[in-house]
Amino acid sequence: MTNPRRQPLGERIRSELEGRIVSGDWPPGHRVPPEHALMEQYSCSRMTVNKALSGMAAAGLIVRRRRAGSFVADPQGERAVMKIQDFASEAAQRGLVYTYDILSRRVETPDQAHAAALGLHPGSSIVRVRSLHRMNGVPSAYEDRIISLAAVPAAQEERFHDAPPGTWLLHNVPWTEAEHVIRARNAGARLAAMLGLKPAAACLVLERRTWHQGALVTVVTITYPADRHRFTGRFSPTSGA
Amino acid sequence: MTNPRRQPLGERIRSELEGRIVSGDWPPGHRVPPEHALMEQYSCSRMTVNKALSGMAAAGLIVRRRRAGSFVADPQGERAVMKIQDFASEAAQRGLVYTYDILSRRVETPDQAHAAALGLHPGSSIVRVRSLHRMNGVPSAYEDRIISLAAVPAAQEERFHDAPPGTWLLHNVPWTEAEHVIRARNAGARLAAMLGLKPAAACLVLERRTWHQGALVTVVTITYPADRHRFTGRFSPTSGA
DNA sequence: TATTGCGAATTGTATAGACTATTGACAAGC
DNA sequence: GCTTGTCAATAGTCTATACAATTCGCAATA
Repeated sequence: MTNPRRQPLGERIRSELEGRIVSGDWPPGHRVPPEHALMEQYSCSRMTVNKALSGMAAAGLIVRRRRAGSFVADPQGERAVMKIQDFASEAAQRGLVYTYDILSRRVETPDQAHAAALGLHPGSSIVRVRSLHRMNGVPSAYEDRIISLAAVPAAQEERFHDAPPGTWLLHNVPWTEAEHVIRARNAGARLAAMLGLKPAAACLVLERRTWHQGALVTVVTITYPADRHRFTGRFSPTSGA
Repeated sequence: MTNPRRQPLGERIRSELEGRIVSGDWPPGHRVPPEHALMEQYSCSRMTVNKALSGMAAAGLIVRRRRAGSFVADPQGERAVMKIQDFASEAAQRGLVYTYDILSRRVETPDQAHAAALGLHPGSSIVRVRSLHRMNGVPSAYEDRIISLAAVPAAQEERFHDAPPGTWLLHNVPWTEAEHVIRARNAGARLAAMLGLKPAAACLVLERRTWHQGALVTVVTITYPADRHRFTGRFSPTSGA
């Protein structure tokens, strides 16, 4: 089989498997077909399949166990700075009661300048949602998010009564790339009041943009009181991080 | 050659090469022997060498170029949050003039409580260095660092006249693991004065601990004015980050 | 019932070889 | 000096096969 292989077969296998994982088609714990099955499916040698799967294991996407098979890995990890965060699961880990309020929700069409800044097509619509997250009733973060309706049509009708926007997106929309910026700022009067802070208290701000195959999905700014949040990470020179 | 291989040969190759890189024996840009040379050196097949080198390339430790060879990668990268940062190289990238002042330097022996908190053996000594970093003359960060003399004996005599502590460590001491915490705080009066800020201005704080094979090397707290610094990162679910 | 032992499924590692793709270096020619 | 073409070094990918290591699940046994 001498394919006109513009993309190497191994990479194709890997990207197809990764697609099922990042799309949620194969949830954490789902079993990946064993090597010999993929061998037949792609009519290639075992080494080729093995290299693809080994790479995914090294990247932490799957876990492989002899005799048992390969399984989609749990996405949770210690490198919290780099992970998409979810308030509900974070609260569960820390034994807190999580609640949230949707402060506002509007469908808007940004003007040209804003659309360009966001990387949206001119005239495309977004949903803008502002919300307040609480742990044990105490305000712990203010979130200002826009969601591209072009990328996420379902957001048109969603009112976020059952899950906050971040969680809803995480469970309903796949993403392939993200970028974040962490910075600090002083709280303004309104923000301070909302979060129960003294005016000018320091806040940690996380801005994150998420794409799915090149198309912007969401842009979010989350503001945390400095005394109630921190980002931690652990890494080594060989981990690729 | 049926070795009594408790460690697979491929892993041995990789860890030996990584050792030379993280130890600084092979600096960035240094050429790694070509595959056929490693093949002979370890008397193994090319696939084995190739898998080791490919893995290192995927992890970003080396860069491979056809016909040219494999080279130790520059440690700098876009995923700035996760990288060990170096003021001098950051300034060079941004076209700024970097200077620094050593504010104080002392050899101390932390009391038991502090030593335990740092993960040091009781009674072991450290060097504590406070410094101020400037870009184009403007204070851009305050650094408070301790260096374990057990892990870095050379720090006993070093006065950091030629390079600031972070840069000096980066070039003289290998590390294998690091942990960081990013948080925000309001500047106190003294810090505000030092950085040329209004009192209570928000600051971004990076705390980083670095180890070499389990032994603590250094602990550093760097405080940045909120208006002069941010951490950025870009990642995807498949990158292992 | 509980334990032990064994076979088979699955991944881990390695060999030896083949062909392809890229590109640095040098030589030939303008 | 400058450009162009060729060669060869080097990495990229893949095949086909082999044996090792781990461990799940079942059967035999106490």
